[in-house]
Amino acid sequence: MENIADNVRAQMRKGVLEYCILSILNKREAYASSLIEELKSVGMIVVEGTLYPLLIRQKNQGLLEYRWEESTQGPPRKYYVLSDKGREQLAQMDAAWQELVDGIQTLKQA
Amino acid sequence: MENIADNVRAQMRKGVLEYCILSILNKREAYASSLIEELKSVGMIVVEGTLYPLLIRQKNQGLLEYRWEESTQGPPRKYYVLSDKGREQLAQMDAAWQELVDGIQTLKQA
DNA sequence: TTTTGGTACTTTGCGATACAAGGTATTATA
DNA sequence: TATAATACCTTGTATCGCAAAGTACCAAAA
Repeated sequence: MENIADNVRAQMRKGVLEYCILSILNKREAYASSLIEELKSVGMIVVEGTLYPLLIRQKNQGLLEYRWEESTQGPPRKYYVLSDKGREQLAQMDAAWQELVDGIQTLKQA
Repeated sequence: MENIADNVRAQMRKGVLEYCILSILNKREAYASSLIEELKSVGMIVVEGTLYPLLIRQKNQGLLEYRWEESTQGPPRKYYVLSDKGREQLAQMDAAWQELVDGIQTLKQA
């Protein structure tokens, strides 16, 4: 679907955070607070008011699924996992991200 | 100013397009249509309704200046050039962009 | 058993931005 | 004097990031 790929590329600029979420969840399942921690560890500041709606959007798009899990440290946690559709989306975003990085590098040369 | 640097990093996600504009203008002066052409040539789709307000914002922030120049092909063109402040901003954005690229690479490993 | 503190999820309201669509103005050409 | 091409600008809409406030659960201290 060229249309979707084009759209992914067009959305990549504003979608970097979405891309990060999918990338993390591609490695392991995670809940919101742990996602915030991991993002912070690589220098990306994200707050709850940003992340929760984002996760809900991605879940509604069918990119993510979740399950509840008890915690010994407090209330239950909502663990998110990547769906098949999410993995497809991530593959497209990987390509789009690389094109963005390459594109900017090209811009800065010439 | 750590605060500014932090802010630049925080804004980088949404500011990729701004970064591209400054990067192009760091090489040579340009007017809106030529910026759109160059961005398109590296795979970034931008439309007038996005670019014109953006240029006005950057000019109002003191990052850009412009001058009018006659064209043999139509109406006069508004050529934008980077200001000293714009070059400083670009240097910060270069650093922030590199951190973003590195950060995402780190996310995808581990 | 009630209170306190920590953890986690959710919602609301605001400001900013990208974009589609429409508008204005200048110049050259038919 | 139309028409086409080029170029700049504005308006309205949808979306997004974020600050702030709210809800809920759990464990340990009072």
